[in-house]
Amino acid sequence: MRMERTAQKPRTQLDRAAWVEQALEILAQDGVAGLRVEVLAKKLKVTKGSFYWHFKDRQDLLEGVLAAWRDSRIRDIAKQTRARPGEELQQLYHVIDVYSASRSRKGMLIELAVREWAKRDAAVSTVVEEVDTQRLNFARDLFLACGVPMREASSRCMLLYAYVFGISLMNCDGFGEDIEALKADIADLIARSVN
Amino acid sequence: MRMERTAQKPRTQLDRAAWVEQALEILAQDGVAGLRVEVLAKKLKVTKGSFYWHFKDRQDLLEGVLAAWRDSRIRDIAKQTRARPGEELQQLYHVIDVYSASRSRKGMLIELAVREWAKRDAAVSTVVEEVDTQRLNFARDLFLACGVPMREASSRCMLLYAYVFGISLMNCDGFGEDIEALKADIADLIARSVN
DNA sequence: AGTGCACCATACGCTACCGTACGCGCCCAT
DNA sequence: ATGGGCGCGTACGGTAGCGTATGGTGCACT
Repeated sequence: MRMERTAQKPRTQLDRAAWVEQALEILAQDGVAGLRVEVLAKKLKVTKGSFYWHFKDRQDLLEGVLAAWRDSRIRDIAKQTRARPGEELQQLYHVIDVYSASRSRKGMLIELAVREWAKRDAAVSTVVEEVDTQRLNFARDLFLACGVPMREASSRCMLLYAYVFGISLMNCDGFGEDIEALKADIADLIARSVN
Repeated sequence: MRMERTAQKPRTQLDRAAWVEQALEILAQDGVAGLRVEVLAKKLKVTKGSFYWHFKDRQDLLEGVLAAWRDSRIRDIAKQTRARPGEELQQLYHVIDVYSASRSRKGMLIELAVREWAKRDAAVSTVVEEVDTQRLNFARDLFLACGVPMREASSRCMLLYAYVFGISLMNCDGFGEDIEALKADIADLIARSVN
């Protein structure tokens, strides 16, 4: 009988997931352009003969990477934006903090790499839009729970995500003395309702 | 005597500037990774034999492209953020509008490509930081002229630029019904003082 | 023990691209 | 008119990477 790869089977050899995992590492470092079959194989200490057993071609890998990213993001969104009643505002601050570039540096590098990738691949763009819509909807719900009216909640959550992505590709060092304090102020500008 | 290339000389043949100009086009389309010598030469309808006359190697081209981008940006910043007294707030809205992705699409694509490039090249990162500092300083002056106190002016101008860059790599379509209206609201959130 | 399959190595052809060597025409000054 | 340099074309060697073909090895199952 054919043994399906499941979680309970301890993998002694490489499977598709292991390849994708390492591929995400490379994606963070060098972007899609740096995601080469032979380079990836070398990182896993095997040859590309192995790669072409698990994947039809490079495109197959890219699709796997994209799908893995989407799934992990959607899982993460639900986790990050679920708040106990009454703690929604605090949760908004938490979201801003989580995406702060200094913290989960690798995650943000992947995020940027995928978005750059999306600029030149319509299929990727579709997935990014899907993820963005999810994120925006959840964040908007948090604003709504804080008593912010619908339209303002929409614009504020767009501002929130645009800010966290945008700030991560700026070099603000050399501007103010205390960037962290400025970022805290910005979080207030985004999250705090002003009525 | 050696004839220097100046503006008044109509260039019948290609010079360094023409190569850099076309290189920026490719940079917008395909990023740094897509900026290949032979591809660039083909776009200019010559062979790479010509390229290696004007440039030492590919790195030389990249440095030229980066320098050209920096110069054009710094020139542009001064133009975009100079306001007649009393019209500073209006000028802030104008800056947000100018960087709106739909308008100068090519300029934003270059902007993003350079920033992605900077993630993997320290020299590029330095130049980006230089440009960012310039932009932030000019924008902060506009806020200060509007009567916003120093610290808030700093955080607001950081928010402004992080937003315009961030929004340009999101896919917001499929979120709200009227994205443009939301963007207008966001511009208010960023620019309008709330005292 | 032996068979079959999952997994991987090796070897090959092909293309794209980099950089160099060198040749050739055209324009300018003498 | 003519030599020389500028601007470009042509040809070459070299490397990196993609995809294929095919051979080898260990493990499961009988």
